[in-house]
Amino acid sequence: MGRNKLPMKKIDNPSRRKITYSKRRDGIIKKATELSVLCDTDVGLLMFSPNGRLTTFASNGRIEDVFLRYFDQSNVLEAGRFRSNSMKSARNYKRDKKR
Amino acid sequence: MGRNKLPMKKIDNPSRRKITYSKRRDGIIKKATELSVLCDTDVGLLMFSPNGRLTTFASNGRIEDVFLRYFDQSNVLEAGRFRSNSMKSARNYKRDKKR
DNA sequence: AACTATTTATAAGA
DNA sequence: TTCTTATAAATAGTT
Repeated sequence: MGRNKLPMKKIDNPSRRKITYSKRRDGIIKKATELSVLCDTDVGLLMFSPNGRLTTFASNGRIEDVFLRYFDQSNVLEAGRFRSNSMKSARNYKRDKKR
Repeated sequence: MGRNKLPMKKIDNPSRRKITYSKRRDGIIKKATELSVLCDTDVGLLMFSPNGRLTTFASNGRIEDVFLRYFDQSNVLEAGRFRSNSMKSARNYKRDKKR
């Protein structure tokens, strides 16, 4: 897009990578907003910058609300507890994480 | 975009609304994929169709993994339990939900 | 499910 | 970093 096509691989130059991240982060938030308005739907979006900074978007306020609908629909949430393997693993996430 | 500008409000015609949802859902997934590749970042995306059908995207496999990073960074996850008000409310979500 | 006229997003440059 | 602009990409209406 723009003046040139970008090869679809990691942008090597860190400065250019951050600039592209900022532009595209804003672009995708705009797209998410439009999708939710035009189609009257819930949309949730989570992005971590090259520096590890988190940006969230939720069409209806809090990203947690979108999570709740996810947990509900995927039957992860049951009888007031998180039972899936992935959620069980959350208990050890801080201990195990490498970042 | 396309042949006309769409007014930025809910598309009244249900058939057109679903068509637009499908097209833009695919478009935003492409954007999310590109963002994650170009900038080497984690991206998670959740969308509910006008019919309530869920679509998820996660750049690194499972959407739950993106959640875990979210919980970690926002200090929601602590000592093996979900402690925020929003997560406490999950316990009553099925009972309370209106949909 | 494809096409295509247009609008929109954005890569470089200023 | 904010603005510009040439160009690539997304998509609304059509077929």
